[in-house]
Amino acid sequence: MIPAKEEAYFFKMSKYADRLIEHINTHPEFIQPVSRKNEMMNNFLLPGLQDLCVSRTSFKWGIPVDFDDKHVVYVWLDALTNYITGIGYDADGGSSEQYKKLWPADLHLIGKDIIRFHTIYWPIFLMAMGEELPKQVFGHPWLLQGDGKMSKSKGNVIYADDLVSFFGVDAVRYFVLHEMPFENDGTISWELMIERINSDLANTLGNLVNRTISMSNKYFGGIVENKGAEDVMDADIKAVVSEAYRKVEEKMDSLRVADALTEIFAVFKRCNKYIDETEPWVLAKDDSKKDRLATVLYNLAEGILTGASLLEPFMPATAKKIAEQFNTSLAAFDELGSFGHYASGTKVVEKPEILFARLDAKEVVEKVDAMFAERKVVEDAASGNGAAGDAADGASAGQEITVELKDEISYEDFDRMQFVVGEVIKCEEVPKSKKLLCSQVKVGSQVKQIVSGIKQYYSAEEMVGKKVMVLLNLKPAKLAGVLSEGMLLCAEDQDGNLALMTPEKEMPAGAEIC
RNA sequence: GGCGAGAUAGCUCAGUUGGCUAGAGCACACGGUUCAUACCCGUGGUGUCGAGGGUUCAAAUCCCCCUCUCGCUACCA
Repeated sequence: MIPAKEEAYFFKMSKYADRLIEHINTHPEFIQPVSRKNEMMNNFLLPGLQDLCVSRTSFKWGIPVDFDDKHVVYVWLDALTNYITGIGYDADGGSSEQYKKLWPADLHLIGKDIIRFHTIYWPIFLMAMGEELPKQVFGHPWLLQGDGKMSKSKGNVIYADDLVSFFGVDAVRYFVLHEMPFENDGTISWELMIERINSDLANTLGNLVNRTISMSNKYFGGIVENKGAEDVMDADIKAVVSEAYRKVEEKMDSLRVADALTEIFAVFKRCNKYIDETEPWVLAKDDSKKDRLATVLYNLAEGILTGASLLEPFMPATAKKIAEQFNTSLAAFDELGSFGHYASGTKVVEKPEILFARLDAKEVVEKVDAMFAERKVVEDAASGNGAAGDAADGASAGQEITVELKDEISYEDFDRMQFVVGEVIKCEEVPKSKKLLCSQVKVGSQVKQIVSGIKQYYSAEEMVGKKVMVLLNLKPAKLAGVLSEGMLLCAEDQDGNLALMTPEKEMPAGAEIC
């Protein structure tokens, strides 16, 4: 990281800060969840909003600034406006009908890491243009790996593609939506995934569909007919089924996606219980109860199809498969408030299809481990000395970093910087700092004190004895109150992982790097 | 360093403004059942509600302090 000076245009955020604070205060639903709102208020708005740098001169591939051709617009100003230009916004008053219809958006659904840009900068851009603000911005939490951190070097990163190839896309959708809490980060692991699939998808839902289709075939040759032989015990399941859509709607309106799914599965659970209450296999033994048996199976089919229709936005493929097994189509959401949509007399498929097979946790985990082990071999081969080349299609080798070229410098510019090999002879954590380590670095006959933000990647103990690359003649500065007389050089990848630069062969402390 | 959130059953988490023997799902155990994917239905807790103090008739809930986790932010030459 070399300090650079560059001319830039700034957007005068401060001019609109008071209006935004007012808007947030009068619209408590604007930023969700509330904890995010507090962060924005306490960290940015209330202490005094900084103006935002919106242009650059050091590269050309941005959007040209029309009144100053040295500059291009860079990042948030150009990116966020896509929300409205994409649907036909025209700054000169010729906005499309589509824009007038669709804007303001009901909701921006975004990851919590970009909440600041969507709840501060974007609303202020809109205010400056005189356009309406989106009605709500929800910064959703993340799914994190429970045991330890995900890291590429450990080879334990859970990729969506892997999950899909193991479990199928709908199971992954289910897990992600079900396990994602509203406010805090959720947990993901292979074991949790398998647990959810087995208990909810295979047992509760899959088995329910399977047993219902089986009974319809066994008792009525597949014909599901409502004979109207009702019983008082039917009232409850009918109420649960026809109330579900309203509950789901309510949960979704408040962005409680996981709770909405739970409501849908409450329908399936109620259906399973209904089978237990009515005991179809007992009814089947008594010819006089044939109509009752038919009605029970009809009620079940109706309940399942209502649940499946509600499930469609969450698990479209599964919902469709269920409808196909009942030889019908899914109902639209606003049709689901009443009971009895399934056409009486429909013939279901003869052989029920297993929707989700039960999984053996041990087997799956073994396969996963094997996959990771194999992948690591490929990666090691790709990154190992001299072994690169043909293994380039390994998992991580495909991740190209886009290098942003800085302005050309002369040899004289380069020569002004003095790089040397330094040896860390002592290192300790900087008190009251989360990221800083303070190293005493031997450079030839003298010792320099250098502070670096690498505590997350290196412990003070392991630093001692390392030979490192030092920028020696950098102007000393105070970091967290501690004097730093130079800089340790590191490589940094896109994920922010750091690696210290060390000489490839043994070199004495003080050796010049040129 | 600043601001904030959290610590509740083996696991993932609910617990409104303090008030009934502290809950759910999963897992586990037992019982029932057999249409079904060893499934479904029912029953079951010995939880020091992170530690310690305090307020109160009553605290998981309020106050103080401590420990630990996490988020945002600053710092990261």
